[in-house]
Amino acid sequence: MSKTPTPPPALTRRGAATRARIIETAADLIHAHGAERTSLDDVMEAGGFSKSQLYHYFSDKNALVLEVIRFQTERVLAAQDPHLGTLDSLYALRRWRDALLAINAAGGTTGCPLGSLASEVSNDFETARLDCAAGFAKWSGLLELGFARMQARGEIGPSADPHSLGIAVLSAVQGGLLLAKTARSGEPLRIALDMAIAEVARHTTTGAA
Amino acid sequence: MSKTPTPPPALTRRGAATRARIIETAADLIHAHGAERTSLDDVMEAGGFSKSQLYHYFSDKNALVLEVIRFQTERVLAAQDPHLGTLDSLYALRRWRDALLAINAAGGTTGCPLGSLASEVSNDFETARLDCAAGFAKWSGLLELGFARMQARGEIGPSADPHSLGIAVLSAVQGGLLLAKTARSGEPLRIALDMAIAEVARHTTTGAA
DNA sequence: ACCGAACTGGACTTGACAGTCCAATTCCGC
DNA sequence: GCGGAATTGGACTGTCAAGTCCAGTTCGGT
Repeated sequence: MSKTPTPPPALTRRGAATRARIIETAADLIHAHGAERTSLDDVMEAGGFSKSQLYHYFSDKNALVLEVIRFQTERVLAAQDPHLGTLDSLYALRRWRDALLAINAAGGTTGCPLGSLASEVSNDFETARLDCAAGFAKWSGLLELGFARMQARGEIGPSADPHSLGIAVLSAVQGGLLLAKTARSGEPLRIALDMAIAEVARHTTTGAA
Repeated sequence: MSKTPTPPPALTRRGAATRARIIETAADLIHAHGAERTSLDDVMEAGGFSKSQLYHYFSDKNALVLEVIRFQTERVLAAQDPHLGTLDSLYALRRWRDALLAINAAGGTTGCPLGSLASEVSNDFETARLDCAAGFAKWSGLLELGFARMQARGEIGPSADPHSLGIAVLSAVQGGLLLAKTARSGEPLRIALDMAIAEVARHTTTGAA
């Protein structure tokens, strides 16, 4: 579908609530099954909406998928609060690690909601790829901010590149989550996160491991 | 589709060649578009087969997808030869890294053929998940073998765990490839691989970086 | 109280897609 | 050379799925 996603007209409170519920229902199903294997009928049945409601709020299925990407980006980042937003030390980084492992264990190793979507859409759905890339950039940007704070405080040496560290850590997260999803085991994420932390620790001025 | 994949009956040379071509054609399309967005008609048109040929060699689409997973596992590992199979030093690991970056650059950052499939199938297609997990295990097992050789030669210290290092390195690869695919940039893979190498280097007995 | 816009229900259309089936062709073993 | 199994061609069926359309209901502003 090639319609540009129309900015929604002014919604009533009731309309906004319905739209939000559609997005959340779709997000859950798409995370479990993938966008292609989630039909609009599935979303209708799971959330109790009608077809007219779907097409009242979204021009087509792709428009809904784009909203799901934005929603999952916010939800995935929010789930890492307050750890991600206040990252400023190796100690805080370890707290963030522990929180991620707990989230993954509680969620049943079904993979990263944003990462799985990014993998699925990036070769064929350009607007979706850009939105996923923006989501990853936001995520690694928050990590970068934390590493920059650590550098400003002198915990990380001046030669370290907070941008690269942010990308390295996010790579470890995504790879660990993918292997965890495939193996149905928390081990890969734990190992990947420990590598990521060791990478950051390598740049600390005390060389603490 | 719930039919168990029937082991193929004895094939003539011609039949075996056709079957292999179907698998390779399907593998290329599935890598570009994903399994769900690749129809059997797409495979037929791309490879010049008929529907009867597809169903002569494969009980259903899922059986074909399983063969594609096995094919991609072998092809992805073979593409890293000789580097992956002869890994026995930090120097060799760096040669492997360079080869992976070159492969990714040449392939156009379309993601890992095995990783993308693993992400797509792992929540809903159990046999496929197991085959992808086996593929990842084979890959990390080869890395582990290399790290075990390095440990046996004394290049890596006795407290290092080659198994964990194998998983850590593969996590970096998969995460780097996913971010590279999403960003359409080689940077994330390069950064992720350098983190992985630093992680292995951290365990070397000379502490060389 | 009424009107109109927003919201909701659900029947329907069209095309895609996996899979089935009938039949023709090819080729290898005897 | 022939027979039969393997291979190939392609029409067809049934179901799924995105999207359209008509109409009823709700609710807020006037």
